[in-house]
Amino acid sequence: MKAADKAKHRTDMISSALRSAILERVLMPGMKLPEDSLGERFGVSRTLIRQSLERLAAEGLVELRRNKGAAVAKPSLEEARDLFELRTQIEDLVISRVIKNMSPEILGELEAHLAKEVEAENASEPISIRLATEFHILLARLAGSPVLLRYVEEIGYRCGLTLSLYARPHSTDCGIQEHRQIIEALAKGDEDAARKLMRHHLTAVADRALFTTKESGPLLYLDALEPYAKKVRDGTS
Amino acid sequence: MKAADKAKHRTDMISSALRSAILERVLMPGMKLPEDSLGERFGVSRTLIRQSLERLAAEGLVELRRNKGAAVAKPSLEEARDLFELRTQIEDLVISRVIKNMSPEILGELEAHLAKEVEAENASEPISIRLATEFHILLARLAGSPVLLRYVEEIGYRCGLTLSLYARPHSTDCGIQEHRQIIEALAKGDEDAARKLMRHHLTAVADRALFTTKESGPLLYLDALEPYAKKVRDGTS
DNA sequence: GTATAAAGGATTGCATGCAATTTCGCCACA
DNA sequence: TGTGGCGAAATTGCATGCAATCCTTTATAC
Repeated sequence: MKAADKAKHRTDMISSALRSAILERVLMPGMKLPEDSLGERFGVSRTLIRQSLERLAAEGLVELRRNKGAAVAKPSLEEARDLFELRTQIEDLVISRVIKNMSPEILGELEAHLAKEVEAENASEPISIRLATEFHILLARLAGSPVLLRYVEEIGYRCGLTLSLYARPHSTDCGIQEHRQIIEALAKGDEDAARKLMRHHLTAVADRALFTTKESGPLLYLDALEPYAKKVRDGTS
Repeated sequence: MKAADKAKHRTDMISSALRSAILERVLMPGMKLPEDSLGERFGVSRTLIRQSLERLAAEGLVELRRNKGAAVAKPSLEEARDLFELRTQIEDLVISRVIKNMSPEILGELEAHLAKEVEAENASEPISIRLATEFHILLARLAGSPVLLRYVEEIGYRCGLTLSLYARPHSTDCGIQEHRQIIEALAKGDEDAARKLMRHHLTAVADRALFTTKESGPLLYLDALEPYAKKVRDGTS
């Protein structure tokens, strides 16, 4: 047994790398993802790429059309609305569970995350987007249900993808402010306030995003993937 | 382009066959699912079996331990409780969406399904279990959200699997009765009643199931799979 | 000049082969 | 009888090859 017996395997690393690349808008919706090119970049055979793509397809980040290959998913406005609506309802469940579990440690975790968000406020946009998504995922983890966590992750990722299609570059500070208010309500144990704030937060995000119809031509090349692939090739998780 | 250009492909057929076999208790929790035995039975190579198993693993019906192969998932009591609790909350969302969409056609579909359940009341147990699950899935479809539908399907299947672990042979009539009451409340447009009935229905199912600790030795053989495999080999969907 | 058709190249679908890992049976030994 | 370890068989992890499908480009007819 090797030191630290690496828990994840190559398929996981590749899926994660691709997921990050999608969420950080390096791979834009509609881009084709040919197995060969990806395999070459990641230094593995098509087999593993295929597995990864199928996994991402199951999460809704990639579309897999038969005999026609994979492409970054390009959700329609209708799908996007469905997604955001469901998101508000699901995260409503998260809030009411988290509030039942509140404890000093949990509060600490939430505040630590908020601090990271504040710190990165002026960092690059992809990073602040990622941190904003991870705030919701952290909440879901604290809700204590593995299945619920998976759903929140999936919906969160897909919403992130959607935003890269429809949203204009977003200003993060309002988001951070809203996160802070939610944490405060949770700390006070005020469930109604927390739920209302979360609903408001999410509909705000959706509204900011979903009413700009931004049509984008389908970009095509993968060179920007290089840094993500390198990490996987080198095992530098 | 062939006549009727079959919409599903072999991987889908195999996953469906395995899923049915699991839900109909032909493959019991804990049973090993070796790739080449399955491949032989279904008349395909390990590649497709692998894909199918991974898909089922993503749904939580199969556990996939590294270098150790696949087995029908065997949820712990704790996971089971989590699942059932989430189920009641998610299906609560379903009800409030369906009631907003109610129309004569929808009512018709629900009643048609109920009729099927009544008709099969004395049929074999696997069939009545399947129909009971499909009632919930039908409701989810009528809710109009593809993502929500997927989640209800997944949770429903996993609950079905759980029941085959922990529940004693169940009497179906009470379930049918409860389904009927839910439909009536929906027909009347009484959202509160419908939600309350659904919550009651689901907690009843969970309670009937989750407090008998039935330990089962891990059964091992796949011969009972034969009819499912034959359908796939023959293309008889 | 447009439209249709055919050929060639690119890409996926699936099976198979080989190496690595695990599992199981067997035997030695306490 | 029970336990530890060793080797063979079974099983998975991954790469590669071939056939089938799709896409593009070129050529030909109208």
